[in-house]
Amino acid sequence: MAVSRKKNPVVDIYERMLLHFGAQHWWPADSTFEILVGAVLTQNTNWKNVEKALDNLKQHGLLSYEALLAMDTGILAEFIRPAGFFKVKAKRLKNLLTMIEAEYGGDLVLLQEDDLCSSREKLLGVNGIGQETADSILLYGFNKPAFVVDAYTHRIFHRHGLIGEECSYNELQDECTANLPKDEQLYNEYHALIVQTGKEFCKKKTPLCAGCPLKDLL
DNA sequence: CACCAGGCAAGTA
DNA sequence: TACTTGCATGGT
Repeated sequence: MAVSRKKNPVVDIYERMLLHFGAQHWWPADSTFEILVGAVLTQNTNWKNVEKALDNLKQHGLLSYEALLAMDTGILAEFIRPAGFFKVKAKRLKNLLTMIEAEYGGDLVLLQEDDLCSSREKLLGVNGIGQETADSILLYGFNKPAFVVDAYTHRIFHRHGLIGEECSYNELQDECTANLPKDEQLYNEYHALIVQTGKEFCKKKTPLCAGCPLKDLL
């Protein structure tokens, strides 16, 4: 057709980020279980601090379902101290393990093989697992097409006029998935690239985005 | 020194 | 329902 059609902005953002940064290949982890633990530990926390906590557990041979389930919550808190919020996070990890124990007989694979809706509901039922953490586990831990939305996604989309300030998690998630093919690998790269872009170009106090791959999006 | 990081839940009104 | 606060370390 003769009309020049604007590119879908949700797709456009992805292409620009990918061109600028390249594939991120998330989630950095040696096992599915490590991703579950990391997803809780990274709540409101810089990833570098999470790595220290994970290394603590690894070096003592304690980064396993059985070891953490058997460990006293107070002791666990000390191992994960570098990740911050260590007392609540120790409890949240315990809550997650307890749910897997009660609902799936301690078999992580059964949770993973449950359908997306059911496993998401089970995760959200755990005290300490919110939507972002649940979707991170589903997407990066279980390789399911659960689109992860975070504060950077909201900030970037809002600054480019794609959503309102008050746009909820679900609304933003729908806005993204409605404009993208339902592809787990695409969702994986999309969120990882958003985080990378946000860290470098979309801090709270940096409205000016010199060099940002999205700067002339409008 | 202040501010923020790959959030969530509980309390308040 | 819509804010506000607690959780807490470590990097910049």
